[in-house]
Amino acid sequence: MGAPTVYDVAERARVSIATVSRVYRNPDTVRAQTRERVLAVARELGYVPSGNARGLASRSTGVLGLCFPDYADPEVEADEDGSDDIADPEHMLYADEITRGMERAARRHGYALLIAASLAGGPESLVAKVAGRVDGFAVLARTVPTEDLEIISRRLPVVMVAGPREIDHLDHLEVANADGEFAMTTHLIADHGLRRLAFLGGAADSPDAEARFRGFRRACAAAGLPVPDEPHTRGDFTQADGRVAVERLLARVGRPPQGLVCANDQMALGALQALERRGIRVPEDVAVVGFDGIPLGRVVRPSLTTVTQPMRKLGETAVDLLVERLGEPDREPRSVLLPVTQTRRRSCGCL
Amino acid sequence: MGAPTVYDVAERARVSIATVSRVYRNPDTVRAQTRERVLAVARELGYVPSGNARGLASRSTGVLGLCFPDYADPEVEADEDGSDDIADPEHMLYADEITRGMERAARRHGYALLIAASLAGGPESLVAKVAGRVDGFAVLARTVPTEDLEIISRRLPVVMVAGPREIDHLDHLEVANADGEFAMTTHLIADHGLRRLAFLGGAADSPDAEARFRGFRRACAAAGLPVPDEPHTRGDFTQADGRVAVERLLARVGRPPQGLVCANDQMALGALQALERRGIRVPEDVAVVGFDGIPLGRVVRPSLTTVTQPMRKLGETAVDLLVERLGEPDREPRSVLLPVTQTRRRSCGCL
DNA sequence: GGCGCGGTTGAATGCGCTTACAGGAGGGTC
DNA sequence: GACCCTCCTGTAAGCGCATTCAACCGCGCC
Repeated sequence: MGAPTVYDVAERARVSIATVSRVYRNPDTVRAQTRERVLAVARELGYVPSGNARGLASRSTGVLGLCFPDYADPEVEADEDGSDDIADPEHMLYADEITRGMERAARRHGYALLIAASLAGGPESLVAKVAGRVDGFAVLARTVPTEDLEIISRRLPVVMVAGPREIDHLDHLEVANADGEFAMTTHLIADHGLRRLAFLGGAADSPDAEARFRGFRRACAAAGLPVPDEPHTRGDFTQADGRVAVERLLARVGRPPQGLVCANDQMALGALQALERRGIRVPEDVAVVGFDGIPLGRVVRPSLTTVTQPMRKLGETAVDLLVERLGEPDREPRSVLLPVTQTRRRSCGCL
Repeated sequence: MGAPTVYDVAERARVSIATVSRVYRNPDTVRAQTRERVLAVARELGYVPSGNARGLASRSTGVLGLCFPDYADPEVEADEDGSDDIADPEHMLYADEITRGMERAARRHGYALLIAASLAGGPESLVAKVAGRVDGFAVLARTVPTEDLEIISRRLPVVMVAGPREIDHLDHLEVANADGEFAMTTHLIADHGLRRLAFLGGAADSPDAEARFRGFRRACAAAGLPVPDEPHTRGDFTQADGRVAVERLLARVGRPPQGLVCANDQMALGALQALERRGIRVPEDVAVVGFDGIPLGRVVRPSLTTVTQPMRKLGETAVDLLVERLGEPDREPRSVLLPVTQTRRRSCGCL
């Protein structure tokens, strides 16, 4: 069952293949009558233009790509009520929101979106697969080896999302992690009068988490408080990790801090659970703040004060950058810093 | 800056293009020494095989597609605390979960995923775009005109997800909507002894919502209760709609029903809000149940009893069906019905 | 000394479409 | 009637790769 091609349509409509092509690409350069005839035959034959051939001939695909990390695949159902965890791990949520934003923006610009997570498998398989089929793509931090990116970005627009700027001719996009955490920490210090603060950090190799920690330190320094060299405790961004990290912290220190600044919301939720178990009241005994602005933060009790990061907008902006560059390949590389906003709720004492 | 091609690599490595191609497709048919030389040149030049050319020559793309409806694009940020809505509209969440499931499964099978939402735009633009670039794809119900599908499915594996089986040679996948709602309604009747039930329906053209309503009716009939011809009230799947629909219902009937069966979770959440505002207690005065199993249902108070539908599994199964059919094009069309599970929480009176 | 054989490589063709480029057909203009 | 334009359509040359077929190179073997 070979799919019908331009040749089949052309033959049956008694025109040349060029005309068939024009009917699809530049309909108004074809006489209306001819056009209708061709379209009728196409419908009759079930003709669908081959995207591959089109892309090959026209050197563009109408597809944008997104590579994201191979997040763990825990094979657990999210909704087991027996569990204490009330949401998926952050990175999945994160990738999801970015995907959504990109999909939306791509659609607006007339592009489709090809998504692929890095597979532990082949050497360059992921990038090769994506890079060969798109007009440009976005990579989430730590997804693709820098050297591969280096090579590919020489011939294809690439925007690095939420990662450090390792390659300087790449467009680059991230959120104001440090500034956001600085502002939030300052809020705890200045508005709530807290002085003994602890930071619940993320993975040491996460640029986001480290940037947030820097913001925290800067705020401490600005307020004349002690500036820690390392986060007081760490987790790997999951709720369970947050719980454990806080328990470790409480076990270690005599009395709990007055304020607990968490590198992300998931861990902050875990922190809330751990504190509740110990009978420590939030925000009366200790204020807790997160980072990300996941929807659950609004629903939990106490509701979570957090730095809301525009995840969806991140995806949209990535597409905008790609589209811009496609229109103007020699443009100077741009580096966009998306602002974050504070969402003050109960857990810091604001409500 | 034309991207380097096989020709460039071949020339520089002093081999023919056939050898370059073989290095990538069948590495072991090339002498190790030659292979290394080619790979080195490829790296040096920044060569990335063109997916288009590959696809054209080999008649397969390694990509699967997903078409979903053009859900509203409300341009509202989800996390506005001033709002009462605490989650995105159902269909977005739904499409998201399916995307996730498909992405995961596709990855396991070595495929990338091309996603596209139907755009109000061109006539066949969406399908043409996707269909021309993938080895097979899934469509969510009401996304693509049946006649287009009819045509395309003649030459490309297509699986219809969560929709009615309009085309009988298509693989087909849905969840047990009717059975699930039947069981849940029966739970209210038999286990909680409720007799005056109301159904909060969805859009009249939604196959899912209608199937659920059928399940509801069947349960009523089986229990000897009055069987309504139409849902007692309707909404369009959003939380706000659920609120409004319930308010309308309450305004119309003298006393509230004992049990309110909602066509989806979002509307059930809206119902909870409407009831709370009227001072009607859940589950003491009226039991409320939803359908879908969204994460929020666990967190709201009272927690929401619901029929949990395996959304992610839906996506995974769609991929499985596609892969199966790709391996065996002439296989009989399959129709898979995914089971749902009951999640009993507080809102029906179980906790 | 010819023969067959596995292991490698090259030449050539085609995948289905886009896109200059060229050409024919009408319809004005002077 | 020659000339020029505008419309429309056909011709032909690729786009970058996979793949078939044939060729070549030792080898061991009869």
